[in-house]
Amino acid sequence: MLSFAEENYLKTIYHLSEEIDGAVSTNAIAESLNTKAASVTDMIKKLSNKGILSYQKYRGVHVSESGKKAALQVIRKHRLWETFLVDKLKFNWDEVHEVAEQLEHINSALLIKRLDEFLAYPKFDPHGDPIPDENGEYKSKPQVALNHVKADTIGIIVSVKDTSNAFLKYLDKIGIYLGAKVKILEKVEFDGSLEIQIDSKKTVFISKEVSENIWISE
Amino acid sequence: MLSFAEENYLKTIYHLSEEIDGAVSTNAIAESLNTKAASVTDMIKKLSNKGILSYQKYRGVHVSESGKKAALQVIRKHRLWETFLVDKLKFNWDEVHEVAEQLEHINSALLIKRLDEFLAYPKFDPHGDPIPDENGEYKSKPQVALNHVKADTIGIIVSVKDTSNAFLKYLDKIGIYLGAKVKILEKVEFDGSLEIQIDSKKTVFISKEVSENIWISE
DNA sequence: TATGATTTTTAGATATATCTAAAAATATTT
DNA sequence: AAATATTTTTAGATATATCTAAAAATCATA
Repeated sequence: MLSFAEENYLKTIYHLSEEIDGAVSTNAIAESLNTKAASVTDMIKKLSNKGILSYQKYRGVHVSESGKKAALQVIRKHRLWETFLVDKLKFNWDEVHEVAEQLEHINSALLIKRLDEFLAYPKFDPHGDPIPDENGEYKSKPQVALNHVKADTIGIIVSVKDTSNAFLKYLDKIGIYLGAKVKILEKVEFDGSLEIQIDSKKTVFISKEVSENIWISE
Repeated sequence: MLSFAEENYLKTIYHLSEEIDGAVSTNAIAESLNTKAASVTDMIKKLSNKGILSYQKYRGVHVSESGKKAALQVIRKHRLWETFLVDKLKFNWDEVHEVAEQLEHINSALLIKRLDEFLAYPKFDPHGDPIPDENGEYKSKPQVALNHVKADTIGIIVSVKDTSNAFLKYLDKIGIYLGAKVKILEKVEFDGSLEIQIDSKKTVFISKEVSENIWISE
């Protein structure tokens, strides 16, 4: 049984480990969780004593097999709750994150089983991310970031990597949403900014930073 | 902002204060929460410093006006979640309590507003207890315990006071559920036990202890 | 009403999760 | 490779929520 805090560390470390190949560093974890490196070291020791992480002093951590399983269950809960909030309670996608961060720690196998059933076994959450099943299995949509595709590419927005409120509000404002059809009209070479067309209608300019966070399926 | 532990103490103390007229004693709280008197004293001090309780050493506590308001909001959340679990997720009424104990501490005004809306503004939870509104207002069904009515009385079961799993399972087993129609067939004077008929069909015997926990609306 | 029983509080510990400041190890640069 | 910079860990504090054991206050009753 993991505590609230342990689950949060595990989930964050798991996400970080997906993004890089080697070990996850203490500082990266601290930054992700808005905490201090010393606190991270303490928690890392705890989780590695529980067999959730493998850890070598000064060398960062890897998530163990049992850790991955546990992390995927927390992610499963998070994404099922986000789906519930958007599909059933009519939340906007920029309103779900904080609430799901709390709900993901509710401990009841029956609750999650019934919630999954109630939602008709969704495979992707409102941000387009896959929902792992009870065994931690999931399939991803093949995705690519907007900054990695060339002009004239057409695709559907399937995922948004930055889920901060500020970013999601910005996307709402310029008319970008999950499932929208986008076409790259022009790619400005020197700064990587893009002119894109949404749903064959509206045309907007986005910076390279923004384009890195919008992923499409071609 | 109250912590998880503070909310649990407040809710318990509020419920105890409803049952008696005077101050709520340290020991009663400790027993209710399965904790020690020393721990209760510590928490009582904290809550009275926050203006949630009024407290005189060795004299027990009273819940302040702001405490009542806060307690009713926790109770509102608990009962809305129980309603959700039974109505939407098909939980049995003996399965909801532990999960609702966790869910009641989720902090999001929007979530509760939308959940209330989603459930079509229920006025009573699956155990027949009233659900306070955003202002803490509620109306009770006029209720009486089965041991206080005389033979031949007919009523609808509106509330069950003991919500332990063991008790609810027992009720399920003998065919008693919320909303069932009951008729008192016979009242045994010397031990207070009852013979009752459920839904004009099944006849069962219940002890006085059990009858004290089953409340009907005539 | 005094004395013993019970309840409540205090004092001091423990466990979790955090922090700051200093020390140790590793990485980078000249 | 030595000096410097950065990262990570350790040592020691703090805050919350709990506990046990002993002291203090209140209650019950002979």
